[in-house]
Amino acid sequence: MRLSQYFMPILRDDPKEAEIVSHKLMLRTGMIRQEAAGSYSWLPMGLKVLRKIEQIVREEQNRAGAIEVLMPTIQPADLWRKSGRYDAYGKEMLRIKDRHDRDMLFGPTNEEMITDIFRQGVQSYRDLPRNLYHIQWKFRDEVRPRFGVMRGREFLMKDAYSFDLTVEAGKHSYNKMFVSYLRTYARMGLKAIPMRAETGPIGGNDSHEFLILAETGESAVFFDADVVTKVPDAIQYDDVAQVADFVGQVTAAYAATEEKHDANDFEARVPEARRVKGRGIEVGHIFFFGTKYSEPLECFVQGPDAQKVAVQSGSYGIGVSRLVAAIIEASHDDAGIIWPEAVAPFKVGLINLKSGDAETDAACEKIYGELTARGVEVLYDDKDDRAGAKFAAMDLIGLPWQVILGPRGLKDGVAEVKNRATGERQNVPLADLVKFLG
RNA sequence: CGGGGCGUAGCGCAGUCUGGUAGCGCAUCUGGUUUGGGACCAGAGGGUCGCAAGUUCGAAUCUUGCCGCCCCGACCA
Repeated sequence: MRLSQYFMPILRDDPKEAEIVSHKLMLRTGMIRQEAAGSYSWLPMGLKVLRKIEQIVREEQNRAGAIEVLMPTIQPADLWRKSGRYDAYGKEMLRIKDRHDRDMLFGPTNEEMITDIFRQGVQSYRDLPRNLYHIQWKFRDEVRPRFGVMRGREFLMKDAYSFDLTVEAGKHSYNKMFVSYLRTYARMGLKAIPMRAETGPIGGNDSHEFLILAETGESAVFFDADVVTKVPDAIQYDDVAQVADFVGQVTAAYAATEEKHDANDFEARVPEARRVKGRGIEVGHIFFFGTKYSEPLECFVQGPDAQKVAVQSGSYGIGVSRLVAAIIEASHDDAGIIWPEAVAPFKVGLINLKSGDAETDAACEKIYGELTARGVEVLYDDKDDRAGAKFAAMDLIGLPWQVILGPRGLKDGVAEVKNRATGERQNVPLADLVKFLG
């Protein structure tokens, strides 16, 4: 993409409404624009990141055996009246009437609908287990949205719902999601720590939330520095014992948010040198319900003995749009964002230090063409700005690699390649650039 | 929902107390000099001062009502 033809409205100063660093940087780099409290337009660069995160989530859900569906944002109220939650949900639910004066709502979650879909499609235990998920915009009319997309009212969320015949099978479904979450975050360059969580109003038997460390995190966290978050390559999702064993290893380490924190237990179980206290942002939450929802919602299948059995269910959420902000919170410096390569809007920022100079232009065009042809996403700053302004802007938007090309380097047939994360620079012969960055 | 604050040019702000017809910095445009870490000079464009009603010869400024947004708390993916 040529910057001269892109839409990336950069702001030099922090907008006053932004409090935390991710919100400031998302506004300054032109990733988002606020439309109302807690409601944002995603501009080109923000959308690219959002899509990359979404795709990683999707791939890892699929890998773990979940099946994608897509449910509507607007739901009929009747479904919620049946579950009793239409009245219980309160003002957070945005209620709408259609032209026929029917009660509708903008979905804050999809348990009712997915259960209905599942009931209609599955009658026999032979069709279990199943795990259905979708990635969809949700709306919760929070009293006070804040921190940009970190806590918006409209947000993109992946939610999955598992259905099993037995408790043991349900636990395996839960464990698979547990593992897939660790893989998902790791692919985004994040270290997410699973912590035993309150099941809260949603209830259930077992629950973990996944937090990534960031100074601006909403909850204090306490954990063992040795906690494992890397999934072994060899893990097989179908291997019940192996998956359970791995989850057991991970959850054996002490890790708790302040609500669940027990200082005595922490000190007893973790040697002082490994006790870490910090703050975390919740980027995922998984629940195993057992039959807590399936019984009242009459989600039954016919078992081997021809009797009705309530299914064992679980639900699994990842805040996709929140992750965009969370990654920035976890990965930035004074100059701007530092994108992990897997979610970066572009892999390479190509800086033409002397736009208008025939030789420099030609050299940049050649590199741009070669990298693009190779499938490398390049943002080419071909604008007629001064070098300093280009450097500052490129650091701000935080692409993993910068290729800096001007007459000085061109004389020796080299470009300067800068790694945004480490700040390391090296001169790379023009002929080797594609190999270096490909 | 309780408490506090703010709406003036794309962004950040001054002007409001004490009414006289809108200004600064950045950004943008033009010309020139510059050119490897947010250049300089000269010139220019851009605002129904959140909306509405009222007071007044005259309202960004005073009064009333409404709307929007932000912060703290409670709540939360």
